[in-house]
Amino acid sequence: MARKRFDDSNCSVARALNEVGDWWSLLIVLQAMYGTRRFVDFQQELGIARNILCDRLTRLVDNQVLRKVEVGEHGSRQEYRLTEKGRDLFPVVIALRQWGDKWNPSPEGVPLNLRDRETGQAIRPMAVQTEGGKKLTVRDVYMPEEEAAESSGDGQKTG
Amino acid sequence: MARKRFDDSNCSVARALNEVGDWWSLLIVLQAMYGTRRFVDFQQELGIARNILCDRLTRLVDNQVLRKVEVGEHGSRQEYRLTEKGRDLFPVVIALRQWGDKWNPSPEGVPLNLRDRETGQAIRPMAVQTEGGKKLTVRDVYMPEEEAAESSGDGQKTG
DNA sequence: CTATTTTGGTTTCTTAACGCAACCATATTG
DNA sequence: CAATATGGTTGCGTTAAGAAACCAAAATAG
Repeated sequence: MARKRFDDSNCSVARALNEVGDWWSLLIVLQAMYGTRRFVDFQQELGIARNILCDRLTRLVDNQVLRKVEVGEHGSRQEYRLTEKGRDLFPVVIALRQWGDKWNPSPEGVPLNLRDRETGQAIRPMAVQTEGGKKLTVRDVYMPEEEAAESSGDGQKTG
Repeated sequence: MARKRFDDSNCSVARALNEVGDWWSLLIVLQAMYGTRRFVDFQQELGIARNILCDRLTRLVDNQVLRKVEVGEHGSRQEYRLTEKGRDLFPVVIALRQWGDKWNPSPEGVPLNLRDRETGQAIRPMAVQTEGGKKLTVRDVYMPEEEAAESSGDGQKTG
């Protein structure tokens, strides 16, 4: 049956992974953030099979992460652009990038360094913080008990 | 051939996805952050098939996201605990959680609210910021050209 | 000490997803 | 009209996921 789904899970991480948790979706979103918009460009830059790309783009559009825009005179060309929901994955992608750079350094030793277009400043490491700005690790947080109990296990036991 | 790998990609997002980019790994890490340590507990709380769980745990241990700890008298019991590398996925998980809560609200309307154990404060939304603290969107950043060109497309063309 | 349960797996089998390559239709270019 | 670019779809073989059964060692119950 492959691929369990978690649409009804009370865990938002599980629900998020439903939409961008497969091998390709997040890379497509990343590529879109780099500016790629065309089917063929995604295909060539990612080296993804066309049918898979087609499937993922459709799904991302269905999930409103991307939107399909007709361009050109007679609508024969489309572009896939990030929606606000898609652009909102920026912190996820950056967090993942920083984790990758820290723990699996590039074999070429040159991590991609994004910078603020305006000031040229580098990006600060992503951190989990309280409202007050205090940095938190996993061990610093707790979860109300009754919520913890059904965090991500309910989707399975009831289905 | 299924599942392309990106070990040699110069894109750290792609490399990160190699380790935690499948359907289960990040959920396992999440569950570990909730305090789960035992094989059977992971299995029951996630509803994952045992062979898949076994495979993922092994892989996460291989990738040093988890470490396997012998507990009990005669070493018949193991625990899987997060390493520092694993705990360092906290920002990724939180970013994903916040995205899920924002764009795919819980069907039960009760997003899990993590709080600082010490102060009781809620977690601030994750944001990409410059060193100076300025919040950045996708559109605010740029990437040096020569780096962008080979961001995530090289792993395929050469392999 | 034996029977049962817990724990941490492995094996088998079916089904779904992936990847490749070929094919296709429309629109542009020459 | 031929060639090419674009955005797909179709077929087919391979691989990975999922369910359930099986297994062995250790803990627990009686």
